[in-house]
Amino acid sequence: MQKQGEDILKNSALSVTASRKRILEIFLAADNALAHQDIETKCADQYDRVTIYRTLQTFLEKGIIHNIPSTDNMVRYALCNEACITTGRHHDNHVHFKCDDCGKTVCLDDVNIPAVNLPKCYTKKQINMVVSGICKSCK
Amino acid sequence: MQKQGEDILKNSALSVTASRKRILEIFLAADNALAHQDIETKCADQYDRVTIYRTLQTFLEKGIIHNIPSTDNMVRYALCNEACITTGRHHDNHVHFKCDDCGKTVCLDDVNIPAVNLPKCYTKKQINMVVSGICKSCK
DNA sequence: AATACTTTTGCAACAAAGTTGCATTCTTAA
DNA sequence: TTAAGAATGCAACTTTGTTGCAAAAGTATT
Repeated sequence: MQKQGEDILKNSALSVTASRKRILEIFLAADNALAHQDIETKCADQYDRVTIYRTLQTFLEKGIIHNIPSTDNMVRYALCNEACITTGRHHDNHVHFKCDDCGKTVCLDDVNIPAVNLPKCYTKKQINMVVSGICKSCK
Repeated sequence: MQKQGEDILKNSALSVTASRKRILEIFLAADNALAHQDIETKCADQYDRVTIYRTLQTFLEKGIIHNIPSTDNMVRYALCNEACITTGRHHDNHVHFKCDDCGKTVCLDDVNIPAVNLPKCYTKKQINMVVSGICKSCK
């Protein structure tokens, strides 16, 4: 696990630091998307709040994580899959699911976002789809 | 316009107050979705920040407006269409578009969210789809 | 139109979230 | 090992969002 985090950092040409490794570990261990706050509660005693902000920003820019929109002012982050990270190109076309009950947000890696046609005056670059409802653990 | 705002309030069984009318007017005049901040800059001199928060919350609960998720920590709000407001039932199945250039978010009322199949262990209640790219005014 | 009742508003005080500059510390590459 | 560059922690600050309560405004009734 530790090793895996280092590899990700090296592949993205980032220097390997304790906080980055730790935050990656947290993501690798998580089975759902994490908000800044979630990460902070897991390691604010070890690393400064500001460092966490900057680390998430860096990971986003390098395409190590992607963010998931929400209506609750809690943008969440999840690891991109292997292919994204290694190729550096995003094919982040999976659907996200947020459970109304437990509040967890997960990537449905196997569910692709269906095609949608916009009026041709719009140029689409990216699509985000978030389904909410009840997840399998909560039903 | 003023009249229209009053009607909306009455239909939703809300008391008619100056701030609510004003905020509705702002929405009626807007051609794009508005963040709390947008509304605040338009009328913070007239109404308290707290009132704006509470008014948006009330409008949401009554189904007068709906919120649009985002990855930038700026949840935006837009008027629901006539049918939503009068029937009280939401059929908010349209796609939203956010322009990467001008930053504006709009409802594409004519574009429906396409169907998506989830593994059957998930129960879906609501779907949000936000497409980003370049809007017609910016291309 | 005046009253009594209820709802909404504004204020104050606070809590949480996010940002910036700068000095110190850690990484990296030679 | 060391010099250069990058990342971190700290402090101070701004912005965003929340809560309780007294004052004001709206509503319904007579």
